[in-house]
Amino acid sequence: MKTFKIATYNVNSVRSRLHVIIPWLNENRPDVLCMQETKVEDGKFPRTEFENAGYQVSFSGGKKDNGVAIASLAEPAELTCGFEDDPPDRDRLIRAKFSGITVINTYVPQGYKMDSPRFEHKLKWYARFRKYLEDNFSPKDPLIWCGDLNVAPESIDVHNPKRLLGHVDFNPVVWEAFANIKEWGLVDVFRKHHPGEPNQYTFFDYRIPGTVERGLGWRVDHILATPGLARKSRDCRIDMKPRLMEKSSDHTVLIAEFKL
DNA sequence: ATGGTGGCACCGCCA
Repeated sequence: MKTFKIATYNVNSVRSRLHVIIPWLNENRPDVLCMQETKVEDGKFPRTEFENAGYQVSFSGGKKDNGVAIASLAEPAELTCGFEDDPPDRDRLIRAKFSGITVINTYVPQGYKMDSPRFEHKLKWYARFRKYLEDNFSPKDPLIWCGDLNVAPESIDVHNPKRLLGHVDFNPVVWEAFANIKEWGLVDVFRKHHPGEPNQYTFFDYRIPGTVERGLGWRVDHILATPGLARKSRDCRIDMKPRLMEKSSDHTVLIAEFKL
């Protein structure tokens, strides 16, 4: 019996977060670490720092915004970037296969405001992702979708549902778009292990003073798995340590373990 | 309480 440990972390610039990421990898040794908002073009990605820690790293990013990467102990198979390996989506989706498990790491468009074209683009992105799953995979395949998905799916996933209702990450329209993807055949692995548990957040806005102490969080980072694989999950938890170490990073690390 | 700050690149935008 083999274990598979996977984590996801919105790093808000991989280069300025290396002093958090590399020690975290050395302490936790996940098989796979998915990163979002690397904010670096491929030619300048700090590959050597990962390799010195014993990790291979695959990345797809542009100059300034977005950017995704996967660090892994093993060699990635079937590596692709973007929906069709074409720009301009390359900096939000990266996919690879490890131990027979397809891992899709995404940074979903945030959407700015509900009445903006960027929110329309966000909705189209979710619809395109659903079609991407349909076209390329079966819910019977062992598959993980993880990353900063920019959606808090339920009231317990935000600290103040009344006030935050209508935010681009917390409204009926985005819930519907997200539910439509889950309906294809994905299980929220964190919720499986923490059903109905409130105050479990992966994001705390660093612009708000005392945001962690005051519990002003959101659960917008996720690890989802196809049902067969989800049955093999043994744990899924939020690691606050990287968030507490860092003033200028909002996100925690979400980590899941599977017994294959 | 409808703000705040930090990252990257550019002369502001994004979160």
